[in-house]
Amino acid sequence: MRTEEIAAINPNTKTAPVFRSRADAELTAKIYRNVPVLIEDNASSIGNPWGVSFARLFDMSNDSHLFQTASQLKAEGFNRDETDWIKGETRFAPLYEAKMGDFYDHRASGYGARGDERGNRVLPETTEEEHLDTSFEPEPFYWVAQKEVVDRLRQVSWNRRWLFGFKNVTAPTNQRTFICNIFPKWGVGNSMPLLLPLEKRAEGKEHCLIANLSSLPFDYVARQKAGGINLNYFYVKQFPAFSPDFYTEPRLAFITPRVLELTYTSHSLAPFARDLGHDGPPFAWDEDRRALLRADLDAFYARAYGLTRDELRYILDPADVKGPDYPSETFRVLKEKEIRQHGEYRTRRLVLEAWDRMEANGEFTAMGM
DNA sequence: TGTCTGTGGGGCGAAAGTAA
DNA sequence: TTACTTTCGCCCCACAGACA
Repeated sequence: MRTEEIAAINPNTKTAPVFRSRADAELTAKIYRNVPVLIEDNASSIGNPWGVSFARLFDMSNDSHLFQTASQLKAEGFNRDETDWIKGETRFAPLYEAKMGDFYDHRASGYGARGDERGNRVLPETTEEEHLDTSFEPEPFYWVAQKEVVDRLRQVSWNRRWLFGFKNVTAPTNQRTFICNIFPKWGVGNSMPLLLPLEKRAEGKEHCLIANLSSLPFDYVARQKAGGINLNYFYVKQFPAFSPDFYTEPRLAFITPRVLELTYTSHSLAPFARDLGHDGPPFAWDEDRRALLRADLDAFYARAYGLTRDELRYILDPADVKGPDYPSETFRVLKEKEIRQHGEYRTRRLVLEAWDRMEANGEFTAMGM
């Protein structure tokens, strides 16, 4: 790999990722020829067009004295008020944890079925019936004073009524590597750092950055580069992300309704929906439809990153292009899980179908892609 | 100059769930 | 019953700035 290619892939650290294969190295270099990194240090404001700032809102160890469990709050005379606990003027908000969310779903799992048992690691998943209930919210294990949440968010200059963060603990061999989601303005632990786009000129386009970071081609690059199990800031800064200028009117018209429908599935995210200009009720949870909407966005970003159809096929499954013995693997765990669940690698079929549809009906062309 | 505090990065060990 | 996968909880370390 040439010096300029390494400099484009990791302009801040000037380091080269360890690739599994030549195809991965070449494809990653190609993507970085087309797309800048999220944040280039030492390039003033030009290097950070979204004005992204990171924040660890609450540290699960250092701030643990601020957290209260449901039984502690109850014993202190607090009363439940929907997701919160209140006593007089004092209000405690949920303390969100990384493991409770998934792409476009802040209600993926919770402590509801576990009661007082904190346990750790994998939480019971939210059922389809719960997902269908637009008033259902995931149960946290801890709550934290809302005043503390408000103060800390003010310190990082975030004034929106929703938050966006990503899972800090991950691995290139997991089903997905960079997992992120929008969630209500609650407290959140350090395993889910907040990613805050603060740039005024990018206001109203933040959901596009979120769609970009939630896409499969983005994740392909993330897993080429992430070494350990902690997705530290220096990795995230150097992932390839389109700048706000990329999002023209036709592209916004494609992305906005999809992100809105995928995300706004319960009342707690009404503020996010309002920011996108939607005044209606939450969208009904529909597993099959969600898969289609996400496939559309994955195909959109594959095209945007400048991939050919064969390169997209490679990202979805190297064996499909290079044969079964090729040393690289991309989304093996995802593929195997879907084959167990659906009897087919559904994501691959849906993403390629979306690509072919948009190619044939002129949607790509209409968006200047 | 030394200590304290806060921020940020690295990684070991192991629990819970799932597959074989 | 055993092996494997996924995912933290927890602890360690480096460094910068404030302050005595």
